[in-house]
Amino acid sequence: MTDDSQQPTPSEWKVLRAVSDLGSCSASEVLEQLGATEDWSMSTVKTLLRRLTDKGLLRTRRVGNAFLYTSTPTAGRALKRAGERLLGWASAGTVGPLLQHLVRKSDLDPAELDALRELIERKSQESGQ
Amino acid sequence: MTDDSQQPTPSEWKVLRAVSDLGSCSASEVLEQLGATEDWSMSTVKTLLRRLTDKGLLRTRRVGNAFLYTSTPTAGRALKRAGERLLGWASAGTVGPLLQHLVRKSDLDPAELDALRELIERKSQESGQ
DNA sequence: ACCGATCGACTACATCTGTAGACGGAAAAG
DNA sequence: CTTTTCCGTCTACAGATGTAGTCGATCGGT
Repeated sequence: MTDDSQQPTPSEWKVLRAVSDLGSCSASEVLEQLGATEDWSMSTVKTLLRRLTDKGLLRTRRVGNAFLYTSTPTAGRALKRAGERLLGWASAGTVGPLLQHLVRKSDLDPAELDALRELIERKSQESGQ
Repeated sequence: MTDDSQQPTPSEWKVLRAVSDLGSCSASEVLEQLGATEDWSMSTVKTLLRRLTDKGLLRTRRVGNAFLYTSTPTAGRALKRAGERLLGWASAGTVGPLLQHLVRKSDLDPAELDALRELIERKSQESGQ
């Protein structure tokens, strides 16, 4: 049973994603980045950043009196585990439709579409003989 | 902004999935079904069933003094929304890998694999011109 | 008609989550 | 060197979640 104690909460995911997108950033940059979608106070963002750091999903580097936040490899793994968990919630027969829905909703570039198609073909091969 | 107020919590998902798998079942059947994975008391299961019913994800039918629970169409939609939410958490460039991971982890039957492949090909077509 | 086995309703409560104010120290500005 | 401005830390607290006990109604058996 994969340790779930460090799974981000929904709010934390938003912050984590912002940090991942920004690369290496300060708390205020995160707030600004999220400003478009969320209406959070600086305090809120800071709390979430701290909780994410406690969970080991973000790493901090001191620069002057401020921090720069970066996402850790653990964060990537957490996303995959969240995905696996989602699959676990799908009842028999709904996994396929769920995946189709996800593919439809996400806009992948041609290369990614190709990679996915190949993966599926490989899978068909295996199961098909 | 899709109304999240009826999104199941992780524990609720497990119960919801059990009900969906069983089709139409009593609380004790759910407990039994989950017994393999979870170690919950009957009370816990009942509480979760009630909360799911309150959220409109389960419907009840009285039979004698007991209830039979069935999942509603809303439950299916909730799964899709949970999936969309997951996509939203993926930072730039990680959506493709995430989807690959999901496809790898789920074991789909040939028909489902085919449906997925076709969908992807169709998508490639669109974006490719 | 009575008794035990069940069942759902109500209640409980510790913990986690969402959201943020207050505060003291350090950096930057003047 | 002082004032202003940021920043991280600590504290707070209402609401959601995980987990379960108790109790009165009911069903099934005798």
